[in-house]
Amino acid sequence: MDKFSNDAKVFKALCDVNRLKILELLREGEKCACELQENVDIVQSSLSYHMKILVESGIVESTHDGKWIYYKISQDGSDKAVEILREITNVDDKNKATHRCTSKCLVK
Amino acid sequence: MDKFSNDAKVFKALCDVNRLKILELLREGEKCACELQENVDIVQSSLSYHMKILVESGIVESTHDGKWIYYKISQDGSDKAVEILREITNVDDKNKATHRCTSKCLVK
DNA sequence: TTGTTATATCGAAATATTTCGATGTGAGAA
DNA sequence: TTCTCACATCGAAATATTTCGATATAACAA
Repeated sequence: MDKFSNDAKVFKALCDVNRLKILELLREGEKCACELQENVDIVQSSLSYHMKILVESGIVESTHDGKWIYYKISQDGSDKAVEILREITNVDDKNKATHRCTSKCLVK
Repeated sequence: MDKFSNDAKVFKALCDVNRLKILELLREGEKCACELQENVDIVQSSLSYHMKILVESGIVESTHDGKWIYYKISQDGSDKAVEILREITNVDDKNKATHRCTSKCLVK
């Protein structure tokens, strides 16, 4: 199952409404954590938790500047995510041999 | 938060290793549940649970044929998922006004 | 009808994720 | 150094997801 763990990690970053809200904010441009904090309805430690997940997925990247951290959407990470999504949903036409069960499932 | 629920649903379908494994199997072409069952390490009721999530996300579609159900990757659903992913990670360049905090976070 | 097969649903347990408050760390200001 | 601010980490509670076994439903065969 480890083969899929990395893909799962990328999509896990995208399946929480708070993280989607954060991404929406970051679409406006780079923002510091405190600015995100203002616009999201969770406490500081929770925001920190979500930012870690977003950064580890590669979709968001961070820059440290003194005591602040600025976050922005990573073009590279986003492109990779799109690429993964395309890949995992891409039907390999060469192998498209559909079998049909008759009377009793043939597979068993 | 309801604005993001549908997007979250699509990505939720993709963040479980069993469902990713199932998608990989479906990339070979349409398959009946019993064939999927053979290749995945969960009991029947669990497979049924996962298939429901995949179908409800739109990424997989099902066809009923007598007592069998055939599943395949939905081209339309996959394209929509890719589109959503592009959209939520697309930085709006027009608004790209980055602000920097100085001395004390300006946002607060 | 009765039996068998394929799939769905339910309830409970196991597991994972999210949340918060408290506290830790590290940077810069005083 | 000491204080404050920004952010991270920890532990515990709350919540959500996943799993299984038991049972239900529906289709077809006998």
